[in-house]
Amino acid sequence: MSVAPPVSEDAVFAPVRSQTAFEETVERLGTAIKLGLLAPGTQLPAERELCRKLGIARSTLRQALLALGQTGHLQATRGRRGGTFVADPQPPSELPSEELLAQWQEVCDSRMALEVGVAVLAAQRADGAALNALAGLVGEMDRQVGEYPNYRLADVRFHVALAESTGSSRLIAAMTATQGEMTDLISHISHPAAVLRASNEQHQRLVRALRTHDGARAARIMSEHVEGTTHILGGLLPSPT
Amino acid sequence: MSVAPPVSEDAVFAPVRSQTAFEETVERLGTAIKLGLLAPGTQLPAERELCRKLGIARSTLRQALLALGQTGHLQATRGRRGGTFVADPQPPSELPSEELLAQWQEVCDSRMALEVGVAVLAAQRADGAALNALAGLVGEMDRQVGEYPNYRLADVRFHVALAESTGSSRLIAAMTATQGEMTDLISHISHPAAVLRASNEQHQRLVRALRTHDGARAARIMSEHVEGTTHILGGLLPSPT
DNA sequence: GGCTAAGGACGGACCACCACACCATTTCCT
DNA sequence: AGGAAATGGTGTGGTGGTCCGTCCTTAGCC
Repeated sequence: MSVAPPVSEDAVFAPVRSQTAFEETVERLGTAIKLGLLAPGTQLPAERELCRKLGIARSTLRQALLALGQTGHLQATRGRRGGTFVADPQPPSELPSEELLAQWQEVCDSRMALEVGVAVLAAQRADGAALNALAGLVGEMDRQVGEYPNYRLADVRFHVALAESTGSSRLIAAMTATQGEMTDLISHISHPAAVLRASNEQHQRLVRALRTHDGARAARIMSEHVEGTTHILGGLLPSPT
Repeated sequence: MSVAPPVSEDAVFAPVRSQTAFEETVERLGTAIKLGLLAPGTQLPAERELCRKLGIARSTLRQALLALGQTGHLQATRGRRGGTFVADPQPPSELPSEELLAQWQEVCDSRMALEVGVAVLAAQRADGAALNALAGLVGEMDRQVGEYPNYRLADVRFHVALAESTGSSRLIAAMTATQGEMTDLISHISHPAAVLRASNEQHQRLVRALRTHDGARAARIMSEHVEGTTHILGGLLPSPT
C-alpha cells in the first residue's frame, strides 16, 4: 500500500452549496450597488438585454430586480425612456449576517491570498494608465479621509482597479466579491482619520512599488495592509471558539 | 452627476453560471480522485452518510456516483461490508476541454494569486509538523523525478498541504480546484527530469523560507515557481487571439 | 393618433432536487 | 440455521426553480 499520509478529507466531503441563478444575481447586482461600482442614478441595461448578458431568463432576472427593488436598492420607471435605476442611498446598511461574522477570519484569509497575489501580478502588468488611475484614487482617498463613506468608495475602487490591471476577469470577480464581504464586516466599526491616513500611506507605497515592477515589495506592502484590517477586526469582533 | 470613472461593468454583468448540486458533486469527487487526494482503494462513506455530509439528497448523490462509476473512477459492491471504492487507475486521462484551453491564461493567473497569497500566509502560520510534512513531500518528489505520475501526486499533495497549513478551509478548497485545473492542462505535455528537478528546487527553497517566516521571500519564490509552469504552457498551448 | 421602447404579469413545460419507502445482496451474530 | 444489520439499488410522488412565449400597461416621440 501507499504510504499516503492521512489527508484531511474534510474539504472533499464538505457541504455542497448550489447557488440558484436568482440568488447569485441578487448577490452580484446587490454587491455592485453596495460597493458603489454601480453609482446612484446609473441606469441598468433593459431587462431584455440584461437577461441576455447574464445568461438567464427574463423572469428569473425580474425576480432578482424585484427583490432588489423591495430592499430599496433599485427603482424602476415604465414607459419609453423608462428603465431600472440604482437608488440613492442605503444609509442604514445591513448588519453583517451571523454566518459572515462566524467566518470573518476565513474571509480575511481569502482576502490576504487574493490581494497579495493580485499585487504581484499587478507589479508585472500594470501599465501607465492603470498606475495613473490608482494614483488618482490614492489622492481621492487622501482628500476624503474625514468622510468615511467617500473614502471607502475610493478604497473599493482602488482594490478593484488593481485587479483590473491584471486583465483577469476571474480575479476581478473575486476581488469584488471579497470587497463586498469586507464592506459588510467593517461598515459598522469606527474609522478614525489617523487610521485611514496610515492605510492610504500603504496604498501610496504600493503604487510606488508597482511603478518599479517590484513584485516582492508590493507583496510585502499589501500583506501588511491587509493584516492591518485583520487586526482591527480581531480586536472588535468575537473570536470563534 | 458623479465624476465616477467609466468602471468596467463587464464584470458585473458577466454571465451567471449556476452550478447544479449534481455537477458540483461530480466535480468535487472527480477532482479529488484525479488528484490522488482519494487514493485508489479508498472506501467512500456510505451513501446515506455521505449525502448527509454533502447536504444533498441521496438520489442526487447517487446520480453523481453513477456518473463517476460509468467513467471508471468509482466501483461499488453491495451487501454488508460493501461500499463504494475508488477504482485503480485512469491511465488515458481526459484531454483538456475546449473551454479550459481557451481560459488557460486565466487559470494560471488565478493560480498565481492563490499560491502566492497562500505562501505568505503559510510563512506566518506553518508549524513544525506542517513544515516537516512539506519537507517530506519535497523528498518524495526528489525520489520520483523520473516517474512523472508519482511526482505529480506528491506535487499536488505539497501545494494542498501548503494551503492546509494556513488553516483556512476556503483556501484548501480553492487550492484543490486550481490543482485540478492545472492537472488537466499539464497532463499531456512532456516533463523532463531536469525540469522537475529545477521545479522541486524551488519547493525546497520555499520550505526554507517558510521555516524563517520570511513571507516576502516565500512570495518571490512561489511567484517564480508558478511563472515557470505558465511559461512552459505558453510555449505549447495556442494563445487566445 | 400612432409607433415604439420600456417595465409588468401570466401560464405552461421541463427538470433538478428532495423525501420516503421499499428491494436485493452480503455478512455478521446468536 | 436463521435472523439482524449494513450496504448499494430502485421507484414514486411532490416541490420549486427556470425557461419560454405571450400579452398587457405605461410613457415618450414623431
